[in-house]
Amino acid sequence: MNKTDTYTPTECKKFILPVRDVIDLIGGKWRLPIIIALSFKIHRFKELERQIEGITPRMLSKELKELEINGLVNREVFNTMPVSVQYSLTEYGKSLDKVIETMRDWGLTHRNKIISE
Amino acid sequence: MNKTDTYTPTECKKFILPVRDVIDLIGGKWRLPIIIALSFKIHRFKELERQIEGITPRMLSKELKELEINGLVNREVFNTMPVSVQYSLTEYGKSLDKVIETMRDWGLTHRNKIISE
DNA sequence: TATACTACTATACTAAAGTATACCAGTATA
DNA sequence: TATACTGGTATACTTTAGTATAGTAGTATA
Repeated sequence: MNKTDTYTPTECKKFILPVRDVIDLIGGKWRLPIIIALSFKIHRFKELERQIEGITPRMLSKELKELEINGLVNREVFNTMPVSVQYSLTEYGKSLDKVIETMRDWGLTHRNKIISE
Repeated sequence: MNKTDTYTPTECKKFILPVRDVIDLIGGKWRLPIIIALSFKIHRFKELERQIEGITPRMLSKELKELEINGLVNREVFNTMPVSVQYSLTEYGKSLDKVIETMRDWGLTHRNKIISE
């Protein structure tokens, strides 16, 4: 926060909102595994279900929908037999990579710090 | 993720761990408000309680403890009457600033994108 | 003597997140 | 005919996160 800003609870909340947005988008147990899997390659529903160990179809479906609504994931249905549905990261979704990378860098340092203590 | 890495569920989990660490550290309803308040200035317990609207002493105490355990926050007790306890960000805690700033930048863009649609 | 201040803690509760299990339609294969 | 594949959904449950309310010790003030 710019230290010259007025420091009221309201200003604080306003400052925090966009940060909270990111946490809400990639937080939760399954969001990161889904985003990372899709950053590697396009996946079908069942592929994701197999790739992400422990996820139930209910959670996978729920989280994919949320990510689609927020414009991070693209869903495409193909008229094959049986039907196939492809999920991919949008360009916008890919733009999260640099945020995740920044978090990861700090997190790795944190892990090393905790271990070395 | 480096696209040349082997792409197994195990590798994915390993990749995600440090990112998850950061989310766990600053996630939850009250962590960011506390960290932001302390990034602005040193606070006493009651000051934080007043500054962060809606927080209960139980949550404040719980979250401060967690942040202290993780080395982000420093706790100092002073033998005044009545006793006063000062909470401040450690240098390490301050190093989170750049991560939060990166998240905030992306989040602001996200907000503008969502609004403009 | 009663009240207020500090920095909390204890107990019991509600709300949100995630899990388990079973099931659906439509088609292909054994 | 029975089973398996696809991409899901429905219902009920457990677990975790957060809330509400009251209370603590020790001192100072009215």
